[in-house]
Amino acid sequence: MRLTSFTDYGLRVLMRMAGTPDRAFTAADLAAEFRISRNHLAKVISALAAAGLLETRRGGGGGAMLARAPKDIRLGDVVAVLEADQALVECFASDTNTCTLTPHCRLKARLAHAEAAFVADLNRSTLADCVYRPEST
Amino acid sequence: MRLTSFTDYGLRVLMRMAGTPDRAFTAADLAAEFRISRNHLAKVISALAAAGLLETRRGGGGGAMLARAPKDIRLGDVVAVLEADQALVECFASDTNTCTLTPHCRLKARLAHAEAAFVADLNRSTLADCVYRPEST
DNA sequence: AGTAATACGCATTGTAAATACCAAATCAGG
DNA sequence: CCTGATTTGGTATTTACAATGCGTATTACT
Repeated sequence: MRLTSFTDYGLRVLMRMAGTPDRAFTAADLAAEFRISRNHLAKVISALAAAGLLETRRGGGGGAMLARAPKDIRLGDVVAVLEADQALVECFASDTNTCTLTPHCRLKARLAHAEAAFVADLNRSTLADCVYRPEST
Repeated sequence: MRLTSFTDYGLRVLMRMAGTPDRAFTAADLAAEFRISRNHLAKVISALAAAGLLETRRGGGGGAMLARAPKDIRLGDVVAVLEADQALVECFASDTNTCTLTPHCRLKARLAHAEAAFVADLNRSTLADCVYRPEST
């Protein structure tokens, strides 16, 4: 069971931003701090902004910051958004599914239920529970 | 959020075997029926046997069959075994982890809890709930 | 013996994530 | 109204690893 690094990075971004609210973070800033690819991180930030979790501002002095208070951002929702295009198993992607059991399969619904349980369990926490406080401040 | 096809195939094998107990299935039989790779499936069967879920017998007339009654095989346990080497996120694989937040991260424990919730939810069902009945018998 | 099957290691392939690159759009500040 | 900094979006490339293939050894039934 795996989440993509895309999702992983998204969570790191949110936790870090919650640690220093009111600061606008550029993609370059965060990429340097996390020591990961700047370009890839830029896309993660785009996705978070598209989901309404971040507000971004372009141009000089621009950057991104949280669009809502950390306590109003539920972790499960974040994961669900960032993993939206990931099929848990092959048959969840109906267009490329080749499983011969599909017509009579009684497992699929149970897997979907478990996936929902995963998200629901995460939703018991909000970003406020996972604030990352930078080293020295 | 994704499970490997390795796990997917493992579940298919178990469901199919539960549909026709007392029959020994060879890897070739199942691969043909599912229209998937015979070699890959053989490894899945090995893993299931190593986990004590299947009994295998070599030689002519050999094959594999369930080691326990379907109602005594919990789905969450199966998934947990087959996904054992899959790290949910990078920091779960401590030897290759490069996340700079790790020392003060308050997210990891929550992710682990959610993963356990996923397995626990699946464990509400057993293989007996997911028997696959072949087309015409 | 001969045959049918698993078991296992290693090589190869294929695919998708991760990353890099580039051009365009946008904005702050002088 | 420039100019430099930044996001945005698209495409291309790289890379990692799951998936597959294959050969050999091993085991066991007939």
